[in-house]
Amino acid sequence: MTSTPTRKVGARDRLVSAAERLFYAEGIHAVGVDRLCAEAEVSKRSLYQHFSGKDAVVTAMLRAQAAKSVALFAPDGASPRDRILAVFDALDHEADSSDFRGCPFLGAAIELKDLDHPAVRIAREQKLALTEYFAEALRAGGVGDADLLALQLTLIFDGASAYSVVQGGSTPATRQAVETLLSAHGI
Amino acid sequence: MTSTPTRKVGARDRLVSAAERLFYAEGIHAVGVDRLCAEAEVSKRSLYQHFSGKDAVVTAMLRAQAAKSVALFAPDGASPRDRILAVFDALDHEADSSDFRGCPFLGAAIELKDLDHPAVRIAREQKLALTEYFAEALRAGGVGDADLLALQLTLIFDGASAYSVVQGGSTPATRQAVETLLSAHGI
DNA sequence: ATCGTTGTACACCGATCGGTGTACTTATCT
DNA sequence: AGATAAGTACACCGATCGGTGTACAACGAT
Repeated sequence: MTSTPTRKVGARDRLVSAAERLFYAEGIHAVGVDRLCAEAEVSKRSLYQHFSGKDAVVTAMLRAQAAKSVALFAPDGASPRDRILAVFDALDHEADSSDFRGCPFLGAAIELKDLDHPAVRIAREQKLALTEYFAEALRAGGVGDADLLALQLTLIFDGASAYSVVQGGSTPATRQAVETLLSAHGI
Repeated sequence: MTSTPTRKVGARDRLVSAAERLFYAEGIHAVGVDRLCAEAEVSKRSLYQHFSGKDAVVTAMLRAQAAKSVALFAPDGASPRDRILAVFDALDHEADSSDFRGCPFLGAAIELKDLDHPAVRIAREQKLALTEYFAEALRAGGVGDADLLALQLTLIFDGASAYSVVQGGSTPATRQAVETLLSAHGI
């Protein structure tokens, strides 16, 4: 058996989980494969049987984060306006937790510094997905130029994430900015 | 002589310059002290005579960047509104250059992940300085709640910086968001 | 001319980096 | 029971990590 619907937690999954924790908390370059394997309770040899190298682990880890994040977006019942604000409320809440280190996709992209790196590609797609989530809600709310406003909201999202990394915690300015932008477009 | 007004470019300055280039382009953890010294054309021994360690070089490098950046803000003659927009125009212009890797202060803060690191402290002060620059212009423009709006502009600034790192290049959404926010506050 | 500063060259340190080779144990499926 | 896949233990590789010790050359100021 190579892969069944209900999968046992194997070495691969434990590696990805450990990678999510460690790379996010301490940085990709700051965590070596030995540390990673030890924390995942996986032999070093197993890592290289599942992945072609550290980069592949990084990519898999970001992919796993992306899969979880898209699910997080949508509290589907609410109004378009609330569906948008919910994202920022969630971000503010996370930003006030002590172990928040900013958006993991943005963090990885900044640390890797290579637009062509597969992990950065995932980060890019993830940001586009967030923008599309905003755009969809805006269209449902009857906003013209939904794409442009959605991009502006993404800017604020990443700005708020950056704020929490540099200053620590969240700021009411985030929600204020979002509400001003939404009001200005009649929603 | 330890320090005179007109200073010769010594080992220290060359190290800081090289650090600005390398750490920004490739990341702090990705550049070792050997590489740094080689690029600065400075012996490794000299580095440790001027700095207590790599961390101190990182801090000095961010401090140097900060000193240059504050000067960049102010095109003093213009109107409050234009003084604000000038910052975002400059950012957009930089973001379209191929070697732009985002705001160096944000980058360092994300990579170091420690609010107490001296370099991150500098980053924090730098962001506060930018916010204060915005606030001053807004006050001159007669805006109430200048501090809060200034913070919102800083969010957009960092969001736009993040955008360029993940997507490459700039986006018109930045300027649109700024203008919407300014208009909403009557400026 | 001499003296302290500033810098260089270079060998060296233990630790860690990403990655591999080999041999062994443990499961799972039939 | 036997075969096959999945995983472990551990030693090892060259390279690089941040940092140090020592000895020697170039310098500017008096």
